[in-house]
Amino acid sequence: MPADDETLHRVLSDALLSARIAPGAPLREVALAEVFGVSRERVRKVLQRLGAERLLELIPNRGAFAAAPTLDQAREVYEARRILEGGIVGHLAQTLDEPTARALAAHIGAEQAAVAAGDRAASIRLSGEFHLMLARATRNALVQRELQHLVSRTSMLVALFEPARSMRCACEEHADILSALTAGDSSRAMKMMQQHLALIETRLRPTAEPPAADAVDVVRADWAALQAVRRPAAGRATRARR
Amino acid sequence: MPADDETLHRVLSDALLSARIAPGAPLREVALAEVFGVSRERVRKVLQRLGAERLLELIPNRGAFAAAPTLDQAREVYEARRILEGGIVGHLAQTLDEPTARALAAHIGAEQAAVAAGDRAASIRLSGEFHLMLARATRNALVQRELQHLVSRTSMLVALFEPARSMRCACEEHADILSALTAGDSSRAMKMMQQHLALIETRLRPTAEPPAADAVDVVRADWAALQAVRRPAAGRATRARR
DNA sequence: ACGATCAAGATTGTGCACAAAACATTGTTC
DNA sequence: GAACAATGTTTTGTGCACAATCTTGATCGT
Repeated sequence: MPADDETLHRVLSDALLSARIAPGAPLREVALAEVFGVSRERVRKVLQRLGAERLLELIPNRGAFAAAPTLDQAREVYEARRILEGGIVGHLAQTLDEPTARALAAHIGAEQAAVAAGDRAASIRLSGEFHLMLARATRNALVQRELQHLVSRTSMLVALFEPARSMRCACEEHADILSALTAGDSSRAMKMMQQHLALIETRLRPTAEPPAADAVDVVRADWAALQAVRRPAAGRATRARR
Repeated sequence: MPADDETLHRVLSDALLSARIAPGAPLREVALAEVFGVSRERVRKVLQRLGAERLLELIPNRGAFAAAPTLDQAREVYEARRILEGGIVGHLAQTLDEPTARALAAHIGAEQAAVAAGDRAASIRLSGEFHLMLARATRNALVQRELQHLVSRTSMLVALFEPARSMRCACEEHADILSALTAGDSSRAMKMMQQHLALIETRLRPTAEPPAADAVDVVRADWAALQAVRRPAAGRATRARR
């Protein structure tokens, strides 16, 4: 029934990234501690970590609050991605090998299939993974970690600032980028990547956030659900998600 | 006489970055705590932070050890810089404005002056700052922070893997990069930056680290010196550095 | 009625003591 | 003499209690 640090971090991280915890909502230490059935110091450590990842804003003597990025900060994240991913494709245009190119092509195929099947959730997930695959193709752990970080924040921004269900990345653009890479045309690859990300950025809209449920309640529900699926043998476990 | 978190972090960070603490040397919590005259929890928190910055390796139930990067890991840092800084100059070639270009030109002038005057220390410092200035020119806080981080690690690697006093960045190369930027030639700017960083990387050599003094002793000396200059009024303060 | 002041409650920050783990040393056995 | 087990020591990890700080609401004065 207790939870280790890693689980705790994942639960909170998920809730923040999907914006189910409203921006600016406070995350009280004692409340979270008793929800997870752990000591306060445990949650404290995790909160610090989430603060370092910029998912929370930590104010001394005030506490931890769900990050409330402004539209300008959102644009800054997208700009950072343009810069970093521009560098990535510029690098890959010179170093991409055959098997990796095949893997990327296969991934784009999967994206197209998902779109054709009308599976929106899969489409969005695969689109995000394409960018991470490019980072992985550099075989550079530092670059991978940094882009992973930026993509995480992007997904939070999408949840906050994209009005309704928006389209996934247009996978034709992914295909164009890959073709520039295999052609070794670094200049064109960079340009396409920048246009691609710029297009995604245009989907951001200022939105008045409506619901604002209590952060602790959200986390309690998530944690209960996760426990239910982890040991479904225990009698009448509340099966909150299917 | 006590020290706040920030000071503590800077002292340790400096000692690590200049490699005056030998790679692999353990940093004991209690020893550091009594050196700085603070509680163990305080140093503990700082140690965690330094671990997140990859300046220390934290092993559970074993403790904190000065990072001992391999040559391969060093090359990975340089590669990450090639990728990120490639993206930066690719971006700047399209967005650089007149006053910033002037500032960069002035900085290169200062570099040349330092070289002409034979001031090696200033030359090295200015060379590093040029790269940070480019990051700052993007006006993107995320990019700035990340490059700052990579440059820090680079300076540690230089201390570890550059056999003797190596040359600074050739400032003609900086000038070439700037000229490509002002010309708006992003492709050439990227290529020059990558060559520039690749050249620096070639200076890395495997070295057998010789001295290996105790980490705590080093930090104690640094801390004493810093205290001496901070309040030189207090009687016969040991003036360890001038 | 408005503002300042102060007190009470709530929340985060920190030192301390103990628990757990790893390491070193010594003693024992084959 | 070497491998191994046991024990004592050192070092890190964590829960708890108290201190410091902030928020809130009420009270008093003008």
